[in-house]
Amino acid sequence: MPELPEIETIKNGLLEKVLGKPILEVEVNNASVLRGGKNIFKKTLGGESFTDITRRGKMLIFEIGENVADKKFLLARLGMTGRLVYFDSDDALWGGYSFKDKKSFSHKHCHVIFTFEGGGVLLFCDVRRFGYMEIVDEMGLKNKLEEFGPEPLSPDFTLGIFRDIARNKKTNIKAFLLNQKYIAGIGNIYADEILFESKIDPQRSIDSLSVKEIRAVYDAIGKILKKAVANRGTTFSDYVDAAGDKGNFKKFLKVYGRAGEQCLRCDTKKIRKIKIAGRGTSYCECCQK
DNA sequence: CCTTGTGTTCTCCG
DNA sequence: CCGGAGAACACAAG
Repeated sequence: MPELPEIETIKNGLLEKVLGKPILEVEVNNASVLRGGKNIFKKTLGGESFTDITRRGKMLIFEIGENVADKKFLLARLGMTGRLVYFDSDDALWGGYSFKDKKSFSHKHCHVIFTFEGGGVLLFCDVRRFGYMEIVDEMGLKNKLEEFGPEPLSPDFTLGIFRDIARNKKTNIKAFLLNQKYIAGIGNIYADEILFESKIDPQRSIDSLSVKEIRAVYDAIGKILKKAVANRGTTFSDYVDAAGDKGNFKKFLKVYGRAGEQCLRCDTKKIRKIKIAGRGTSYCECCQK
């Protein structure tokens, strides 16, 4: 499940690999992962290069070309199982590349292939096809960006801002953390880890949280996400970075995926798993109140 | 049946 | 009856 730390890691990897490289060809094997037509997609990208790559929440933004007057952007969302992997040679496409996770790398799930000058290829693969790519103009990008709450690792994301966002919310803290319009980039893994770190029961409603508890959640958001970025994200099942490598944060997970196991903090209760907002939620009844 | 990110639709409430 | 918030559902396939 690529969340903020995973998308950030992919973005950094792609910046090193594809920035400024002319795109020779775009092959679309499955147009259902494109929003908008395949022809517009190929026409917009052909002969251009990515002049910048940024991230907003779980969305990747590729700036296309040097034309300042009429900028276009490629937006990529990976959904649950989407991957963006770069290979220095297109041998990868024909089985000649020693991919580190061969089992889950299947040509049949490669929906878009970008070929760069010099022979590098960038693959957009997605088994479940929840992910998609889309070309937008400046206005379209602006509209998309407005759907997101603040970036939790930005200096603009202050305790005061967090309190303002949380004010008057009736929903539970877990659903709140997952909602991209409140804070951008948190998904199911980090929501559970943040609530474990801050010792808050995921079922608690926002308006029941004390000033101190709000601050604990705020602090945990920064702490967990920073550490996850530093460790190149979490690989639970599908996630790999732009080079095909797994993330290293899994070993630091304290609740996610530990249902039925002894709590690592209080060592008195087993981690319980319930469903909140339709999502599996792991927490310790003993230490999260 | 389970898994989750996101886009849509439904329902509730003032 | 309108708007907004929040909840519920739909989707995909291993």
